[in-house]
Amino acid sequence: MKRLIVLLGATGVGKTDLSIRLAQYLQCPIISSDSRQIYREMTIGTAVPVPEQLNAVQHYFIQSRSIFDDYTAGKFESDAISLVGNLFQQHEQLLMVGGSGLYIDAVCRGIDAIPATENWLRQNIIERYKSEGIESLRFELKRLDAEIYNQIDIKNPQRVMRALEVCLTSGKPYSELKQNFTKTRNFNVIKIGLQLNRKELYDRINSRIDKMLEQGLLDEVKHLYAYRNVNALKTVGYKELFEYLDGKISLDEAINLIKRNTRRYAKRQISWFARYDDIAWFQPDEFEKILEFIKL
RNA sequence: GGUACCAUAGCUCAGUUGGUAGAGCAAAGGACUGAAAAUCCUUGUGUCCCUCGUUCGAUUCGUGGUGGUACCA
Repeated sequence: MKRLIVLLGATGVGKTDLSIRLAQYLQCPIISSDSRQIYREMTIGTAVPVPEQLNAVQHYFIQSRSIFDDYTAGKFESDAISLVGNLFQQHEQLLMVGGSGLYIDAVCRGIDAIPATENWLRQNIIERYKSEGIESLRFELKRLDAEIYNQIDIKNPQRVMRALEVCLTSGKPYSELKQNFTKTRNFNVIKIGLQLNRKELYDRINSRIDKMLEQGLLDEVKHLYAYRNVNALKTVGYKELFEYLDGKISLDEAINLIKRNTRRYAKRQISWFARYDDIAWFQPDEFEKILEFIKL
């Protein structure tokens, strides 16, 4: 059976550098599973692979979409599965690299087929949330689908709004559609996780952000300022600098917030990956050990 | 040098009419099925600066130190 090798880990741990070496060894392209590097308008702040790396190995889903596309995990699943199907015609194994847990899940086990929702409906629900508050949305959700109401995190407005949105567009209870069903893929998945001790990871994150600023992150953000409300720009490194451009915080404050929020993001990724028992963990400098593992 | 005020959690501070203390931020842990770099949840014992005294009992009151801030010289 064909193999999809998935390289994952927290932001800044060193996935990109290692992925190039691995892809060259395996002589295969790289499929990105990063929910932000997929947007072409963002470069510095998302730490996209540098041009030499992109030239050295064929990459997919790197800056291939626009921030105006309303991209989602569901679209990523279908895009990635069809791409992987094509690529496996020429390759025995493929390398997927990225830190977006939900995107990785979408490819490895799939997410349930749920009808696409209308944008106006979501906007409508958001408006209701703002004017009527969460309690009103909860009440309606409980009436439409008591089962999902008991399942989801009712304290999380985004979850409540999503559940309501699905019930209203599909005309069915969300709980009927959300089966948590693991799809069988026609390829094997091998997960390789990269980890570093917390101190070292945080040091790397902090210095990477200093580098981004030297490379001109602020200019990149200035060019995107007009589009700050699009979902893709609700991103660490961008949202803080928008606040600075608004004059709400100083540049130093913005930089410190970017560092703090990136550390928190890394922690959330660590939590997400920790619940899986099918990840083989390595240090980012253990290239040889990873090769040994892959050969098995 | 004098006077006044301050000294409590990693930081900023609140508080105890004397019965050993609590917020915000930071931090840590967690959840997660189409916004996911998003969104949400949980977690607060620290010589209450030191000394001596008063007291059954002092972080709280008093004396004396030490450090800081302000004003006056």
